[in-house]
Amino acid sequence: MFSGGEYSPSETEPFSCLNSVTASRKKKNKNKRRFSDEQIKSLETMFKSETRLEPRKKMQLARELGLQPRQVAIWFQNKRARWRSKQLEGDYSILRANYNSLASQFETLKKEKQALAIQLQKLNDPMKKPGEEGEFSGQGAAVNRSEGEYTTKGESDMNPRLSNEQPEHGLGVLSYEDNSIKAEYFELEEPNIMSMVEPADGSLTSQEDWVSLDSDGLFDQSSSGYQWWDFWA
Amino acid sequence: MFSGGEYSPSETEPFSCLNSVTASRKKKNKNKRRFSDEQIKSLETMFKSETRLEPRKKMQLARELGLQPRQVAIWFQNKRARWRSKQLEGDYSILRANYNSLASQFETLKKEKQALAIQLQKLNDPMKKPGEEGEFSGQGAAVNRSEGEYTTKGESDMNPRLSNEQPEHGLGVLSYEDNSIKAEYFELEEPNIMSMVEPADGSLTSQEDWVSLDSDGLFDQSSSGYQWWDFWA
DNA sequence: TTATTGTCCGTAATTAGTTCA
DNA sequence: ATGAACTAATTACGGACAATA
Repeated sequence: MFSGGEYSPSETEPFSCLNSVTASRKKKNKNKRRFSDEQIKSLETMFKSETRLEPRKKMQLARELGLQPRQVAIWFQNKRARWRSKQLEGDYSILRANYNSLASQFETLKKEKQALAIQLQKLNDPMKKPGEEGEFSGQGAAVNRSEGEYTTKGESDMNPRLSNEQPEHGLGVLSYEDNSIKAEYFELEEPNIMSMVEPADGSLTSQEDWVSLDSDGLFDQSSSGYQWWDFWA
Repeated sequence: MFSGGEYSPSETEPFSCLNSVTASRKKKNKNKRRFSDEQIKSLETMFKSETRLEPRKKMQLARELGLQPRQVAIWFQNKRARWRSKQLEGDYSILRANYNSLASQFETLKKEKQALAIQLQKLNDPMKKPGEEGEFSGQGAAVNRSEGEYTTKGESDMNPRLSNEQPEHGLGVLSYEDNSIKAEYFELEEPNIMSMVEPADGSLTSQEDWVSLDSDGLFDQSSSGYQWWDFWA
C-alpha cells in the first residue's frame, strides 16, 4: 500500500524543499524522498539494459514515472557509482578466493618439488644422511647442474623482478621474505566468522571495531592501523 | 550579512531548503553546501585522532566551527564511510600485488619442479626417450613412491579442498582447471596502462568501456559482463 | 517494557572539475 | 570555446539495528 508514493515535485517546481513535515506519522507516510518501488523497478530494469541513458529515453522514462528528467539522470549517475563500488567489492572477494586457491596450490607444488628433490638426492647419493633436504635454487635455466651440489633452503631469491617500485600509493608490494604463504588470506570470508563481533552484517571488513580483528598480520601491511593513503587523500 | 561561508541554518531552523540562490557568483561565495576549508581541516584533524567522537567533543567542535552538532555527526559518519571504501581500494591493490607476486613465484617453482623431474627421469632411466615429462600427481603425503612410475600431466586434482561451496554470493571460486596461471592478474595497474582507454583516471577497473578490456579471461569470471550480485542487489 | 541514542547503510541531491561534439 | 553530460566527492536524510537507561 504505502499511500505516500508519488511525492514528485512535479514539472512546475524545480526544487522540493521538503521542510517541516518533521513530526511525521511513525510508520507510513513516507513523506519524502525515496522513489516508489515501481519507479525503482523501472529504473533498475532500464539500467540493466543500458547503464547510460540517451536523452531520448531519459525524457520518456521521466514522463512515465512522473519524475523530472534531472532526477532520472541523477539516479543513473548515482547508480553507476554504486555499481562500480559493488564491482570492486565483488572483484575483491573473487581475487581473494583466487589468491587462496593459488596459495594452496603453491604449497602442494612446493611439497611435490621437495619430494622430487629428495628422490633425486637418494638416487644421486644413497649414502648421504637425510638432514637438510636439498633443492635447487636455480632459475630454471641452469638445470643441468653437475651432480651432487645443492643449495639448502631454496626459494630464497626466487624472482628478483618483484622488487620494482610501486609508485601508485607508496605501496611496497611485500617481498615475501619467508617462503611460507601465510595460509588463507582471510579465511574465505564466511559470515559466521565476523559474527563474533557484530552478528547481522554482510559487508566485507567493515565494522565498528574491525580494527581489532587482524591483529596478527594476516594482511601483512593492510588494514591494520592506518598508514599512507587513508587520510590526506 | 555574512555573505561568506557560514550559511548555518542555525539552531532554530532544523531544515535548510536552499532553493533558488541559483544565480551565484562565479568564483567565490561557495553558495551553500561544502564546508569551508578551515572547517574541513579541523574536522579532518579531529578525525585523525579519533574516528568517532564522543558527544562531548561533538558539541564543542560544532560550536567552534559554527555548525550544528548534527552536521558534525553526519560529517563523521560520511567520513568513516569514505575511509572504509578507501581502505577496500587499498586492500585490493595490495592483494593484487601479492597475487601477482605469488603467481610469478608459482611459475618459477613449477619450472624448477619440472627441471627436477627431468633430472630424475634421466637418472632413473637414461635410455628412455624424452617425450612427456613425468611428474608426481601426489598429495605430498605419499612421497615415497616406489620409483619409476609417474602420472603424466600433473596438477590435475591438486587440492580438492577448494571445491567447497561459496554461499556468500553464489560465487564459484574458480577451480583452476588448467595449470597455467594466466600471468599478471591485471598488469599491476600503472596508470599508463589504462591510459589507452581513457587517459586521466586513477580509479581501479572502472571505466566507461572497461568491459572490453579483459576479453581473454584475465579475471576468469569477474568484471566481464555482469553476473550475479551486480543488479538485483 | 519502551524510549533514547548512536551507528551504519542506502540513497537523493549538490558542487566542482573534466570531456567532448 | 560554449555548453551538455559525465565523474568524483560531498552533504544530508531516513530507516534498520543495537546498546542502554
